[in-house]
Amino acid sequence: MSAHHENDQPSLTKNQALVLGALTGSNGPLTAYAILDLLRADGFRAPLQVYRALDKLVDFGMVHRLESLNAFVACRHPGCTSHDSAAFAICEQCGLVTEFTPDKALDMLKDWAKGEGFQMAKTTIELRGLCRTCTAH
Amino acid sequence: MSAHHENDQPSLTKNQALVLGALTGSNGPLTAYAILDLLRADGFRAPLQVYRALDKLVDFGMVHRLESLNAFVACRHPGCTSHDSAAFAICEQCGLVTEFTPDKALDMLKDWAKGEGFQMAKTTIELRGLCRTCTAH
DNA sequence: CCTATATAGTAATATTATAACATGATGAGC
DNA sequence: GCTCATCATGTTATAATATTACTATATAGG
Repeated sequence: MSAHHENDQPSLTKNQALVLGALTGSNGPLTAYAILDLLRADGFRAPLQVYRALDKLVDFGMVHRLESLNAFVACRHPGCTSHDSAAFAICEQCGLVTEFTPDKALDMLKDWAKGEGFQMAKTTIELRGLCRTCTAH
Repeated sequence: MSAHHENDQPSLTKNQALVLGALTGSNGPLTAYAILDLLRADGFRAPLQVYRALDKLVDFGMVHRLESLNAFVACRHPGCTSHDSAAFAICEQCGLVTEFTPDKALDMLKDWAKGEGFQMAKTTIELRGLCRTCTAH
């Protein structure tokens, strides 16, 4: 297996590719156990197979964990380089998840961190509410 | 039991007061099961007693849930009126949790939401990294 | 008193995540 | 090609977090 370097597309193992495929094929976030069920036909038997692949995919920046849902989404952020600072808007009605990069908000948070002497490694930003469509209805 | 109105200090039930006491007496976040263990001496027997009290306390804005820790903290934010938009910096070394109100960052997120037609009900903002003390060491 | 609502107790179970240990594949250096 | 270190995998069991379902009790308002 070739090593992963920053800015490379890491080559994925079979399990990692299967898990990523499940996520990219889904139109929304999936829990680890939902992924497990999707991949039983491919030979998956145990949660750890999913969790281990997810750990790597998150490391690679190809998948994000949604903390407030205990679920995972493939990164839809084209050309995104700062995978540790994506933000998500989650519709509580229809489940739609929209990824975006809140650069300005991140700058404000960095300012706070600087003033506080806090060395920021990762941010979790998740908005809950109603998407445009569900608001209209 | 008197009703809770916005801007009131709601009167708490016995269980709610016990759970809040456990959290204010702690110098950091507690999980629901940690709270349960602390309150066994007071007669708590089951997780649901804790979860039900936590639900109410979070409703009241007196307790926050830290999504990335599956844990809870008493609100330390004096005079805070926007309990749905607190932010937290979590030190991954020592566990210190610092609550703050990221007004500017929230404005940026509100701008994004407005442009997107997303009706924001609640935000989760959690920073992970190293606190000042741990950075120094 | 009657009833609607909120709170509470308890047992069982569902959901999410990890520990522990054995096995197999791969690549670097010799 | 062999050896070793490393990483990925498979499997079982278990831990940690959260909810469902059902019952009972209290209380405020009519």
